[in-house]
Amino acid sequence: MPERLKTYFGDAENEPAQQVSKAVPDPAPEEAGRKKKRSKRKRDQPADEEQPPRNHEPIHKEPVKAPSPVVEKVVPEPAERNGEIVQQQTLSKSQQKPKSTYQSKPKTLDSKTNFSSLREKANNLYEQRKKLPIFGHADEIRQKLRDQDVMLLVGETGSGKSTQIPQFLVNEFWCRPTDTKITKKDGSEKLVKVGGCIAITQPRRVAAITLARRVAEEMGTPLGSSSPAILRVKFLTEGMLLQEMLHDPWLTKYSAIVVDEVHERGVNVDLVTGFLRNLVSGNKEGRGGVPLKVVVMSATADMESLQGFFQEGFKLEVEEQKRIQNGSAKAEKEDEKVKDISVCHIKGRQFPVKTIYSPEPVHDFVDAALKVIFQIHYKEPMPGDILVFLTGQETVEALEHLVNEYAIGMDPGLPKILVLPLFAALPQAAQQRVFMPAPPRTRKIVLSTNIAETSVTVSGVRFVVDCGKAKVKQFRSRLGLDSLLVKPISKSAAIQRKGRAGREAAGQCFRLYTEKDYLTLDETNTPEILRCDLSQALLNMKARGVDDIVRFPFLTRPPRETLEKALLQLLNIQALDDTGSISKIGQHIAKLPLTPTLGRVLLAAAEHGGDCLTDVIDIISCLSVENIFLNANSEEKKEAAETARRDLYRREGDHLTMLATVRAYAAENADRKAWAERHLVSHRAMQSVMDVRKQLRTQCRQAKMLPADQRNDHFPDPSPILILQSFLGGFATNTARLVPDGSYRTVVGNQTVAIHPSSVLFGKKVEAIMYNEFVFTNRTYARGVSAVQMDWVGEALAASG
DNA sequence: GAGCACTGC
Repeated sequence: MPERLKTYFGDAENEPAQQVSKAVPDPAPEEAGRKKKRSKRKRDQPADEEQPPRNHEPIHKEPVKAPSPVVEKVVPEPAERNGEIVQQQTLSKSQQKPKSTYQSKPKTLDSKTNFSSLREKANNLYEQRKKLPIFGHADEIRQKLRDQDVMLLVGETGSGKSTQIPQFLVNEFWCRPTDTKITKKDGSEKLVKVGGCIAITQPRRVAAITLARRVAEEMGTPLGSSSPAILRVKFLTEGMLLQEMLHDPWLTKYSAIVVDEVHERGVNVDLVTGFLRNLVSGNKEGRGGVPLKVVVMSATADMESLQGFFQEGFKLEVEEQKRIQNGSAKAEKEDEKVKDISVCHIKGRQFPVKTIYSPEPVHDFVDAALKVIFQIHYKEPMPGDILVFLTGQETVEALEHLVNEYAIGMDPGLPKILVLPLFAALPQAAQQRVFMPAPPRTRKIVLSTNIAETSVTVSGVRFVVDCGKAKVKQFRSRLGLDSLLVKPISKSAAIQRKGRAGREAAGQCFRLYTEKDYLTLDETNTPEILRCDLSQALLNMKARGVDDIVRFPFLTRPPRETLEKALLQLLNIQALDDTGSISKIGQHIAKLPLTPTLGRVLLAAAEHGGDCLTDVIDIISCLSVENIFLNANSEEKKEAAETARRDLYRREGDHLTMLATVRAYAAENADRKAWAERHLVSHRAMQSVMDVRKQLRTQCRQAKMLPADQRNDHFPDPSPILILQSFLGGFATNTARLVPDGSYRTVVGNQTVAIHPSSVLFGKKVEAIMYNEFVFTNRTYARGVSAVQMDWVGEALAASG
């Protein structure tokens, strides 16, 4: 082992790694035993209280218009282990998107043989399900939810909660649709079906699809919109549930909502929990009094705040009841409920992972990681891949070069190493390499950003190296500035990273920080609602009839200043009127899958006619997905791409360059993928662009903003002035003017801002610029930049008041 | 001269 790489975590002499690995129990015999048992039991009939899956009869015999499909067979067959889904892969956004055209009528549905093969598969899976840690808790969980409407569940990784909970509940008596009288606003009564369906929300689309597929298999039903099961169990993202609530604020389709992975605390989950608290503790008038059951599930034990959160809701309700009924019997009964929001803990199924801390604080974690990687590789037996958590593409690539460099001088008798970078901006093919097993006598070393913490599971990993840091986006509302800074992770993130070493066998986690430092970390991640621009969240709430934002039950209340800033922003784009109520414009924007600002631009463009709107939709689609332009990692490639891209560049700036790119991509009918590669454009990003574009076009046609018969090949010359002026309709405050010293200063706030190097206007000097984003990394940058005239800016600012 | 991760009909 090279001298330089020795001793990061103590000398080889002092802490022989061989001993460490021997100290770890060998899981192999246990595994073998389990397998044997499984195959024996397969022949037996299940004896448990839980019935094996049957073909679920559709509840509604008459044809029912299926809800939008959530699932589609696009996910690679998940490798199953211990009855648990272990493979989550990043799919391109377009692959992830359910396409309603895909499975209008699966051919298999009429075939009896197919149903029986589905049943057979389900029966086999049932044996695995019974072994999940959660399975023995089924009755307890059912009983609790019969008694109360809210349950909290802590389920560690591998407990099986996401797949089993819906199946435990779906045949409960309270989960049947009930014919219910609902009093409408005008006083008339209507008979409607309430309930019957269970929704399970996930933070990510891939997870929703993977889980839906798995549960369909376990239940022995076909997957998708035509499956009878879709009427009962539905996996969707938090955002999709919010979108459904726009049309059905009382969630009348559902008997229960299961909120999964709440510990990740994205903005949407905070909104969902707030709305659900109002639904479970209010008078349920919109549901005709039919209760809604809510299960909130988390992988981390921090449940006290959630418990308090829902109890507070019931307490307020009881107070309200008491006030109205003056302490009647009903209110007393409700009082009991308050005391009784139970928390259910389910152990996970993980192999033990030994934690090894750095004895000294680490200054350069790339260098430290390099040493640890080789220490592991020299001392630990195969197999056992290494997963290294770093902060970003830059550190990933730096370490990649270093490891490859050192590997050249490695003892040739040692196993080979294969270094694989992993980050979201990586082209699809390169990402896929991470999932392939390493060749024989080769150790895989995956150098990853946060993407491997939650979104992607790499198999074969037994060693995790954790630098203890991550890049975090933080919105500073006062400056309207997003900063992307390297920050220490939380304890729960550190635990999550460590857990990645124990998915398949006992593992080790090397933390590139001291134990003392670990103890000073925050317990949990900062909820996103404290870190981001809230204008979209607020508009969502306003569109759902929440007039008093201050009284909305936030799981974590954002600072007043952030809320005020967001309200001001919505006022500026006329999404709210002077009284703070949502305007017609706001109603319209809330239905678009866009930030309020981009939504406003779309409406502004519509005033300039269909051609302008069509062009603006193309640009907005680019701005609302990840970066469409890739970066070459070699000079050679870069030059080739620059040449190929030249015909796409527009001197007006990035907005029109994006338009040219979308048009060229859309016009390419032969091989779009090859076109994208030639131009060093991300094919994956462009697929998402085309999806968003299609959605927006459809919505605009429905709103009569675009003619119904418009065709894709209708391409008149764009009008840059109208396009950029439309953008100023939303981005008037995202502008800067050139000052005599050659730098740019923001028109509002007079902040210095530099054009981002990725912009086509980088290094150029124009009278004024309009930008899509204002970000701080090493300095303040404007990203997504176009040249504008100061008098347009003045007009736009005056128009927005 | 530079790009944490997600999401939305």
